[in-house]
Amino acid sequence: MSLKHAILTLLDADDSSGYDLLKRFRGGMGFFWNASHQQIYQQLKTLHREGLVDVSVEAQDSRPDRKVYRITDDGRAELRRWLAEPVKAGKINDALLVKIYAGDKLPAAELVEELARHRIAHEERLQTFLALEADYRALATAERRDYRLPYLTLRRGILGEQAWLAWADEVERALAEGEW
Amino acid sequence: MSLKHAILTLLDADDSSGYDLLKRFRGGMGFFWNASHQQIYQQLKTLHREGLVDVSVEAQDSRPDRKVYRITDDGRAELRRWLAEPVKAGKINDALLVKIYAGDKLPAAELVEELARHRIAHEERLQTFLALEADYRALATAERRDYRLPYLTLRRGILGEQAWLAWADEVERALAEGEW
DNA sequence: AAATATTATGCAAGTATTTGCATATGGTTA
DNA sequence: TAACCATATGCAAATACTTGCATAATATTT
Repeated sequence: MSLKHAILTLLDADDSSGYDLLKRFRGGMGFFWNASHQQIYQQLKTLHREGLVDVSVEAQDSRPDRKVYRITDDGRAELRRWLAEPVKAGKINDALLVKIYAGDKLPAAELVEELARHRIAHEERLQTFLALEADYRALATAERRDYRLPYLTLRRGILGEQAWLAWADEVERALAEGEW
Repeated sequence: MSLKHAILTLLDADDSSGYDLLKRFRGGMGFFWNASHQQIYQQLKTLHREGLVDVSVEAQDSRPDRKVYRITDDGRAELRRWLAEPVKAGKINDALLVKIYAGDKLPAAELVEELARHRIAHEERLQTFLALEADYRALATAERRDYRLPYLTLRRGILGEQAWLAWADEVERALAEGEW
């Protein structure tokens, strides 16, 4: 399980509240790690119990208090331990493909619609990623170096979305030509 | 959750034991849905309790008995209901990318090794998929039609793996050039 | 002859994730 | 002015998934 390590990675860069983490996941890490707010809050509680993070409450008037988490030395040690260990290949479970596989039980038009819905989401994601890439390219050389590795993960997002869209083109063509 | 529907899809095509399903998942569905044997057996038990599948025991001498599952009318109805409903976008959780994101805490050589390990797995998968594609293309036109939709899911696997490998090339080049 | 792989199924316990609910304030939109 | 969105956190219950163990026979490899 690596939600734990994804959180430790983010906390190692900056102290954050659960809500901050939620936003950071949606932003720069959202294209390769996703977690709901419930998951994040639960995980933070566990990390605190294990002594991998410290917490301090920041009172705010006119807003609920924030609980700001900071990685501990034990947390940093755990992160390094995990980083040194081989990552096992993530398994793919893609419900859309199950649907297409079984799609002969469905009117072709419905498959086309479903695909179109997903296409919109993927196109939006790609645009977001390309905008992030443009931001990166606009950085000065020295600053770019700091984001070299995150940028490589962004490239995965970009190439992945482009491949998805190329595939969707193929599928649309096949469904259009085909009375089956 | 769609392990349920992946299983119903496979059973709708052919009656199977849990072990058969395991093999079928590893084969033609393995590039988009994965499940362990424990998961499959547990799910079959649940599906049976819900009346979506029937079961009959086939005695075999010199081998353990097989429990062969068959989809029921209720099971087919549930499958159709699920197919008609929009699929929500699958979320991506890629631990390798977490590692690369945090990779500045690690010697570059270790990242390169990790990537090389994953590359081998992805190359093998691509070869498997290309072999399946060759099989498909060798079919007569009439037969090909039966596998049109599964073939489209195979294309997703192929384009996905090719994109992964293209990305890995980029990463290797970046890590090689870069003292960071 | 021994070790390993394949066929075939399952339980039990632990961990992870989802779903639904709950609370409270302030700002924006209709 | 009502509805909704953003901020901010959380519990409880249900579902899903992983890990470790267990059994038992045959076939293949070393």
